[in-house]
Amino acid sequence: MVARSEESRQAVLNATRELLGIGVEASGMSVQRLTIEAIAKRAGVSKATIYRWWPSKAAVVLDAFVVEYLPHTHVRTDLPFPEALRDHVRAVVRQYAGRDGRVIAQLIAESQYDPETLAEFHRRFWDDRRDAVIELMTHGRDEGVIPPGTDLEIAATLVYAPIYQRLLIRDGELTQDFADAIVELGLASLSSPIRS
Amino acid sequence: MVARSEESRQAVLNATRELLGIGVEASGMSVQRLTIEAIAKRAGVSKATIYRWWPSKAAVVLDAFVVEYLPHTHVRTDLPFPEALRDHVRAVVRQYAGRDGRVIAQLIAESQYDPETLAEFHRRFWDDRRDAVIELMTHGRDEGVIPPGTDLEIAATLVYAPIYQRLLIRDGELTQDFADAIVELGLASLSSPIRS
Amino acid sequence: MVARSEESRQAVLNATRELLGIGVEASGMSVQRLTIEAIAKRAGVSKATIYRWWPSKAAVVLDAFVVEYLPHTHVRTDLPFPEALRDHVRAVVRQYAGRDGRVIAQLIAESQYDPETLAEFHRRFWDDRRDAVIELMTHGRDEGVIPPGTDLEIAATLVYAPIYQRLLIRDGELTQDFADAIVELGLASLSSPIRS
Amino acid sequence: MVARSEESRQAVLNATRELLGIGVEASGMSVQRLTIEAIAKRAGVSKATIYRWWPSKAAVVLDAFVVEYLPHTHVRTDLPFPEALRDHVRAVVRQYAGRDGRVIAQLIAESQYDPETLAEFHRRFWDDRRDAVIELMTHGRDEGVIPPGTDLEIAATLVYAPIYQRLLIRDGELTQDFADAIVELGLASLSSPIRS
DNA sequence: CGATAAACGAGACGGTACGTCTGGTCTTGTG
DNA sequence: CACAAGACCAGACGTACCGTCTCGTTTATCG
Repeated sequence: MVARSEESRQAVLNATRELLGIGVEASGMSVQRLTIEAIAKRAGVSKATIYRWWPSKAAVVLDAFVVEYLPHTHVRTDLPFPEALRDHVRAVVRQYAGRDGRVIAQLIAESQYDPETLAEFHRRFWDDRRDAVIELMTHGRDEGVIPPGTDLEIAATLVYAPIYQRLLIRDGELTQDFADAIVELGLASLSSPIRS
Repeated sequence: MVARSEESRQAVLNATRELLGIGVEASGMSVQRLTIEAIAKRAGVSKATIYRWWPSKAAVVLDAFVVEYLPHTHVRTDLPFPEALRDHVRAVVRQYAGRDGRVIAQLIAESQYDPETLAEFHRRFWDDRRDAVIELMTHGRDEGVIPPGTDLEIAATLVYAPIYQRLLIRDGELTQDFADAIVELGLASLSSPIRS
Repeated sequence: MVARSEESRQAVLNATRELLGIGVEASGMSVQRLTIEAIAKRAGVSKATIYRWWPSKAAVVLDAFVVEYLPHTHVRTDLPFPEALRDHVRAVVRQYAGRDGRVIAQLIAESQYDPETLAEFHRRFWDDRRDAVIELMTHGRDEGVIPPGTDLEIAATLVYAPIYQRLLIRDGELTQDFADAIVELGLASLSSPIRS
Repeated sequence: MVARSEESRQAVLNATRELLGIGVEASGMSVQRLTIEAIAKRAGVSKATIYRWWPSKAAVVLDAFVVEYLPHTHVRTDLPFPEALRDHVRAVVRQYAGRDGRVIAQLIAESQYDPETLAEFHRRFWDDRRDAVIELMTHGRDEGVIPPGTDLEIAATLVYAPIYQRLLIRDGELTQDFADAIVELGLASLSSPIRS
């Protein structure tokens, strides 16, 4: 019983990040073009080692990118709700506008083809971030900006969905103006009296 | 000098639809697993013929699925705006909930990897549908439900983005209740006084 | 009803010679790599036209190279037999040592795969040349150098076979020294008394 | 680190021999029509495995046919030179008259197009056989049939070249009578006094 | 002298094989 | 006994030519 080699694990994750061009200005390749063989070669690791510890290419990328690299766009609690929301959405939009956004989009793309990847994506990426926004929304409710009784999950969707639409469908730029427009619209909507 | 064979074209598109399981109850395969070779074989057509007329697998699928099959979820003009909107959103959600939705999701996935596919997706799928919703919103403004001065493109996003989020991220079912919730929220938001 | 276009015929043969690099210092391509499509394109002629008039690629090359280009290594009748033979063999060896020899070798190669090509090769290349040598041998017999009763066909083989061995098996250079060695050996053999 | 699979190697060579119809009465296909794909399919082996270990189709055929099948037409040392030569030439002519001869001719044909194939052909087929004949000639010289000072390589050519001419140019049958005629002529030539 | 039939260029078409690439599994020997 | 190294089967990739087959468009006799 020889324990899993942490060295190998890191080599694989580093190689993956390097090939994807994460964290550097260089462009890197897409998740689709990234191959297990290329990762193994660059990591100086056997393909079998990768297959032993990760179920799919997407799982490696999730580990390398989301778990061990992607910064959380944290939610500030020291600001009033509207400002905190604006701050958060701006940060998310800024993050998604660059290389990181492309990789996230590609992970969502991979999720269309593999339920396991989708589940991992939810577990490792989505749930955390959704919870953070819902928590933020809770502050809004506590501050009285959002009426009590509002479904906070739908409220979160209201803010997030347009970002993901632009990220995936690319029918517009992910600019700071766009972030502000979303927030303004969302606040208007949420503070309006009619509610399901 | 020799005209393109319409027969071959149809054979390719039919084979593609059959392999994807479009329009039948059978499950079919994903766009990713679909291969040009399989299409060629089933269509009784040479691979070269497919490569001659379509630049990529995604282009074939777009032709076979979006252009020559996918029903437009038309917009009714005989109803008052709120009812027309509800009718439309329900229809879209119903369409996306089934096999058709999966294929659309997969086309968006393919678009993450190829700019040409993205452009074609916009041209053949997205622009039409966005325009239809914007037109619908125009009716809403004409009827006074939506305040003048509202950016109708953002208004359309408000309604559509949550649908695409559920389609792609699958963080919830595409049910009729969901459709209704979107519409209610959207109407509330749009009729609220604060506007960008 | 419409006569064959001599213009097209010449265009095909010219294109073939050009592609093979015949008659120029440039290297050109092998008969194997030469394609009907390339000939058609360069000749500005339809593929069908080539297929209409020639049964195979080898037939085109035979026409272009052997019939309409390759100089006959003529036999001199004004010299005594031994000198005429030496002169002839030297000329043949010189011819075969260059690009022309390679094409002949390739035509013989093609003949291994197609009986029709072999037959055409015999008809358009081999028989003539063999007859010329036999005629030369006849002079030798008339001059008394070769004993009467000698099988002149075998006598011709004796001289020619080593040349073709070097041409095809390339187990030695086709030099003038080699030509002289063949002739000397041949004369010795032919003038020896024992004969079948 | 993983050794080459001898099983796969044999499967490839067997499949090649079977497809060429070597060692059976069935006709088989020519080297030209033989494809790597067909070999792979029949051998139950991946195409990549073949490309990994052999540089070309001709190399596979050389291994399958020449190295691992073709019987050497051995040279008898228990007979006087003239009888040994006759015995050998008869055996070679008999071998070349059948299917084996066709494959040899096709390998020589392939050698016209690829220097590597030519080199392999020399290394795996030609050199051995030429050496055997030269050795035979050495016996002839030792026995006093061939005058000392004779160039034995040219002497070997004298005997072999007509065989290859008939094999490749097919200007006559490879019969036992032909074998005898060559030997008779060769002996006469070699025992004659004039020598280069 | 005008019709008509062949020859022609262009190139689409169904095929087939190419040589490469990647996926995912399995084997061998090393540390 | 986990690992690197890498061989292996499987099969899709996109390309190149094959030889056949329409298409119109010349073009050169013949009725």
